[in-house]
Amino acid sequence: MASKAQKKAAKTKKRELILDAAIEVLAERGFAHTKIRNIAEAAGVADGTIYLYFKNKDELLIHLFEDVMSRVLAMFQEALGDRTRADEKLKVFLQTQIQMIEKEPSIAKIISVVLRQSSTFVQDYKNPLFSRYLHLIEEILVEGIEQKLFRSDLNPEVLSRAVFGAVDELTLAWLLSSRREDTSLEQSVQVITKLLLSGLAPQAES
Amino acid sequence: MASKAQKKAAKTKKRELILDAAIEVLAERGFAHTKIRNIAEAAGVADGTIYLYFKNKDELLIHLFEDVMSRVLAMFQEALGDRTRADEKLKVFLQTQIQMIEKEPSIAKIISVVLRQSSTFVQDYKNPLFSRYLHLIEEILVEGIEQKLFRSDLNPEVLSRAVFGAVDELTLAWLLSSRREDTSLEQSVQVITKLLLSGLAPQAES
DNA sequence: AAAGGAAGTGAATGTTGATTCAGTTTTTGA
DNA sequence: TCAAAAACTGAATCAACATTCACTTCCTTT
Repeated sequence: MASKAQKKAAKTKKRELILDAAIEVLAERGFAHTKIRNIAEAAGVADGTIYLYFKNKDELLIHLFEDVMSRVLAMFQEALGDRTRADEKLKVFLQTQIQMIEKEPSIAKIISVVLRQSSTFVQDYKNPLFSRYLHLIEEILVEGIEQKLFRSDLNPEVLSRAVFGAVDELTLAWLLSSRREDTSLEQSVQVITKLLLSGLAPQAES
Repeated sequence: MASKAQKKAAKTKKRELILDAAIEVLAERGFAHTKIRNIAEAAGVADGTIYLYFKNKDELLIHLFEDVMSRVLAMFQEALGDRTRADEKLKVFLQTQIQMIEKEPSIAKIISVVLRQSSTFVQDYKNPLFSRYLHLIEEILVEGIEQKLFRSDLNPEVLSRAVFGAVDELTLAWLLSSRREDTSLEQSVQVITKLLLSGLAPQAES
């Protein structure tokens, strides 16, 4: 006899099975070309089954985005965990970005290629976890200023956007390239790390 | 009697009328929600008329992207025109970005929100003018290195991506915000300019 | 001012794909 | 072991658009 907890677990399992399949399909085919049919096939279920777990396609996508973002957030939060120096944190953040891309390219692709369009597609939806991700960067910057490691004349909110944009664009370029040279990914992070660390360093003049 | 040239001009005119309408509609409603019907309405023509000027929706969009990019390219090239110092050029480039957003918000929106998705939507299409835009940034960086104004240990190709990403993300954030404070746009450019100029400055050590 | 052609129209057509639901299979609990 | 409930299935339905085309209007030329 299965307990209620086990039933729940089984149900959750299939739900996750569908979500995982959806992530792969979405990363593979892109937003516009992902049909419910494709997701069902990838998950090994019938089209109708999807509707037992999600009200409709939009709902599925919203859950998917939140799932993806929470995984990524967890990854970064864990990586940053015990560090205290903001410049260390910034480096770790950038390194973690590489690891994420390598370990979970589908997720990286969804964030860089698909997520930013979610508001355009799934009307009136703003991913709250995405804001937290952005905030993670901002916090590092604020800490750096408090620790006198970063210059204080650059608004951290604006800056965090810029950092995110730069990293995201490099990620995107790499994901859309043929992905041959593992080098370039490493190199990209090198470049942006150097740029940021010297750009953020407290200024002698001004 | 209208000359051939005039007929041609009239025809070109309507074509542009449709493209202009499409730009507005696209910026307004986003990619997924833009129907041929909407574009036709905005242009004040019948649905069928669109097909007298464009083979299909994809073709229309491709022409639209190229149109948009060439306008933007021209704007930047003109603005940069006579400058020679790379640091000057970088500043002008960033300033021009503001002007572009203010003068042509629809175009800015299309580049930031829509264009990056074009490869996902319009299968197998890579906007060649977009590469040129990216190249514009890269050239400034290369010149800066040659002029010993920028440090030489950062790969310009990678760097140009990062710069584009940062600027684009700030643009996007501003466009999607309620757009109240004209301040923040100015401020964003301030921040990124400072960051880049000190981040790119030749390093004493290393 | 009238014929012939060019341009434009928008209702009708066809396609694609999300969603539903009547029927089938599996699981549960006694 | 069996009946009721839950989960699943996939063909049928339905809606949303892109695209077409028979017909109308406008323009050009003589």
